Amino acid sequence: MWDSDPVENQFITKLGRLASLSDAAVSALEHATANAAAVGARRYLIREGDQPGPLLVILDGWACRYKILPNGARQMLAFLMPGDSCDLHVDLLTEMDHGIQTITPCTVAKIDRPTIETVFEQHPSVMKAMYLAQLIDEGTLRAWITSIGRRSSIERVAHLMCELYLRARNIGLGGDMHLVLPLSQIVLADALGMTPVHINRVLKQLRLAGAMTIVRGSLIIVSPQILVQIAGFDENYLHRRLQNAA
Amino acid sequence: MWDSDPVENQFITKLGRLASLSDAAVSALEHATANAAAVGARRYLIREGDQPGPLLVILDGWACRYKILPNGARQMLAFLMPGDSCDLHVDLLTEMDHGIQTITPCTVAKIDRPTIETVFEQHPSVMKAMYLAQLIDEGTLRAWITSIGRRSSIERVAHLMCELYLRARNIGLGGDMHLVLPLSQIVLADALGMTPVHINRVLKQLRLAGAMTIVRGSLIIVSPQILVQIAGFDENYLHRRLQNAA
DNA sequence: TGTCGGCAATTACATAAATTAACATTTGAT
DNA sequence: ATCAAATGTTAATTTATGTAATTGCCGACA
Repeated sequence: MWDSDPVENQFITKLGRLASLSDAAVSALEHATANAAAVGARRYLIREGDQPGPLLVILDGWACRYKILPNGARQMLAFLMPGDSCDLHVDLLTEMDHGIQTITPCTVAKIDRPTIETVFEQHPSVMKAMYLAQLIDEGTLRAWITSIGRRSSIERVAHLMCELYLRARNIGLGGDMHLVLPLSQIVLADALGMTPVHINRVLKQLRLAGAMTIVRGSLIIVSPQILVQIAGFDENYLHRRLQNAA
Repeated sequence: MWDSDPVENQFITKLGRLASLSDAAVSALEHATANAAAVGARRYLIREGDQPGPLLVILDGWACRYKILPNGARQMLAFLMPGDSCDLHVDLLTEMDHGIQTITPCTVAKIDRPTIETVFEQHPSVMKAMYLAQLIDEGTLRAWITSIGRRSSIERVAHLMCELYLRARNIGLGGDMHLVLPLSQIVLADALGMTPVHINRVLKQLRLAGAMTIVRGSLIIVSPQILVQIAGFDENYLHRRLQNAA
């Protein structure tokens, strides 16, 4: 009703948390992302066959990175939230049908290669921050492998919710034990390697267990203790995360 | 019986394929990896709690990166072959119990941070090659997520075998449709998110299908066509890989 | 040379999850 | 405000995979 502030650039905020940025670096980043455009929901940002050129920066909204298999099945590879960036790497030996799509309406900036590289050269702190961000993303990939490979379905769902809640909280999204979660059960299923029907059953279990519930697109954590315990979320890990967030 | 050549440095060979290295860069890398040590099978190279310091380079043998869950389950996160390197990144928000262990006896070099960074500064081509290697690894992580999340168990096993065969072939390991594969069924199970019993069933299926067989620690691809077809290995992807290998 | 331990192989049985199908609810377009 | 399409919910059934237990093999080693 009342947030007339100039919209915060979550990308710069995020990089600023990873490395200290000079004013010059900040304005270079502002300049590079100045061409941000509004994109509707369910739009392709990058599709198979696109040249691995520009860096995409999500300034607002949710997007996802996914892969489609020959049989038509889809596997989510990452959820992108405000501040996150991604590109279609060289992918020498990776997947073939692999793209990025918005989930909600988004604000997206595209930075072309030469611009990025210029910024990197002139502001090594930016490169360092991007490198750290990359390492963090890689850690998230490993966490997903672990979840899908070795956690039960209820643990998996609970664990993803913990992850998303912490990430959202980190960037100032959502509130206390509450988060707008624009992910349909179909999308969750494709992220966790399950069927939508089974996701539905598991969500019911989590509701009945008094851990969490999803109401009209919002995740409500009823009991963090119960949720964390079901997820097998490591206490230390959690503490570390919450400290970082603070 | 007869390979008395000085042992090839697979790390340098690999980087050389990713970026062209000057003689000076090569000798800097040779110097940095000169302290390589022999390590027995099943030894921990990095364990939880270790400082994220040096870069580990596998010059010979197989190793793996894995995570142990609170309930004791293990998930493999990567297989490391000669030429591969890895470090325990900052892992701001990743896993807690996460380590690296040899599978076979290995030759391993440790390069400490300052040395790496010096080499990077003096030879940007090395940094570029390492960056590309990192992107490739990330692609492999995504491929694993896809496999575990959305492929059937037989597809998953077949796909991993294709991946390992191509990687081995790329570095001159193994021969034509044949590869020494020092992975027990237990290890395979932990890589693919299955049980050893089920791996055994699937290997039998693959044998009966005339696709491949594992005999005394060696993978024998009986019919590449059948194996690739079961794996749902993309033809184009395969061609690209084989071109790169050549 | 014997025996011990790890691994592969196989079976019977238990269980989690997929599949299918029906129906309810929400959302979005007109 | 109405309708169509997408999404969520539930139950019945089938299938895939895990669990547990057993056997035999081979290699390390005393």
